[in-house]
Amino acid sequence: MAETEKRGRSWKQDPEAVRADILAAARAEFAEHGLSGARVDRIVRNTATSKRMVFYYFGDKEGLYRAVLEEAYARVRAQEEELDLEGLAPDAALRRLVRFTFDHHRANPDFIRLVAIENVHRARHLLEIPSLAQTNRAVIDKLERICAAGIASGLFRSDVSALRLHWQISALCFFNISNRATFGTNFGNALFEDAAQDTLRDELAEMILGSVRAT
Amino acid sequence: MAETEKRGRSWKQDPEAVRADILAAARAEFAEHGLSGARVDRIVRNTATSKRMVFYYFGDKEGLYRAVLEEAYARVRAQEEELDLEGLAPDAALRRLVRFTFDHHRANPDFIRLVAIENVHRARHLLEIPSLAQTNRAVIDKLERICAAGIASGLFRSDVSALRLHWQISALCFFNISNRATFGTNFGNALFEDAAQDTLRDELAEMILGSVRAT
DNA sequence: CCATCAATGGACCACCCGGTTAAATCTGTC
DNA sequence: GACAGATTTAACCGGGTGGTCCATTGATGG
Repeated sequence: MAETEKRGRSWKQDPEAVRADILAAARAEFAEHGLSGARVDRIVRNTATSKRMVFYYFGDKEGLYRAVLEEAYARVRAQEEELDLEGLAPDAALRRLVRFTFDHHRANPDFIRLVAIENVHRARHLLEIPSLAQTNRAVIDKLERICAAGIASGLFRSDVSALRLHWQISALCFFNISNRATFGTNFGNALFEDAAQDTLRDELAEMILGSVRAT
Repeated sequence: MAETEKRGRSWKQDPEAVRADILAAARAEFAEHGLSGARVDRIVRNTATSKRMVFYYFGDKEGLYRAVLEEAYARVRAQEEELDLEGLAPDAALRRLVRFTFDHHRANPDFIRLVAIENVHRARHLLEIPSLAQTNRAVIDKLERICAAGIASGLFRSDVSALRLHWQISALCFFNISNRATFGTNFGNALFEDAAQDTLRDELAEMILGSVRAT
């Protein structure tokens, strides 16, 4: 939605563009300020449309927030789909998955912030969003295939768990973004320099690899 | 501050108790709803005092929030001081530290929530709190001593880093609480049952141990 | 026992903010 | 080309919220 002359009494109808315009501005606002900190007026100001439209298309502030959350998860799913692990050895596949997750989260801090914010709300709104089971299943499936192959080849311990593995990968990659501010303030920003992040990423991958490898 | 008959026209002066009363209610409110989601009126309602007192003692809402944050960190420091690692072998000390951190965060979800909230605010308010450098130094010092001893004894790799180790421990233990809601919603709550948490804790400790041990 | 100041309560206020109203303009269709 | 429904605008509103005023009561000390 560009600056398509919304001013004046004359305008063109374009529901899809207006919806997308609002959604984009809302994503930025909610990621920056949280649900209660976000201001509808501020969202509208970053839009080529009017306040009325927000409520016309999304019902209320919380509906808009839910839409933002849903779209954010959908985006992530789309990006994850592009990751191809077929044909890789189990350890190589796992390594690539960890690195991908690390880089992905680093490249999408707004998504991390939205999830952190939603956790403050005890995932109350996430619960009301269907279409997520599917998304989530995909990640676990990927890991389960890796685990099965790893165990079968004797490369991995026989008690590795896809769910726990996902938990570990998420924890490390998520924290790296979500807690950067307080960690940096408390302990300095050395670990967040570009070079240090690359090293960190590889170390984390090896740490996780080490925890699944058969002894 | 108990229900000391604040009603009526007669009352006793007790600044310390009033301050503490407000602070406790504020901690709960901020941890639950965040800075912008918190309501001063709601804080006061959970108090034996009046709204006027909040502003009398803390200036404004943000001042109160800062006080809560500062006190929360001070509490944590106090608890960490009780952890005694002297006399333990480096690996045993590290294992105890990891388990302690895991249990501690689990037992203090409000602190985790406050830190997560402060991260959403990009640690803006944390910056204005002195008295933190000291707190933080203590944790790193503990780890540095463990690392030095571990390297000296040949038990640890020679390139282990206290800061990075702290990062890893924090990431795993913090995520366990901070993201419980969304992780549970997305992937089920199996990992958060008491028994599973105990297993998880020990596995994390071993994972970290594994990552520092000399090959 | 009086003066002074700190501490306190309760009513009050101005503004911010999510949400609404009413009317105008667009667009597809017969 | 006129009708109907969808889309959009600008002005508006009422309650919630952070913050304040003023008067009153406790403590302190000379």
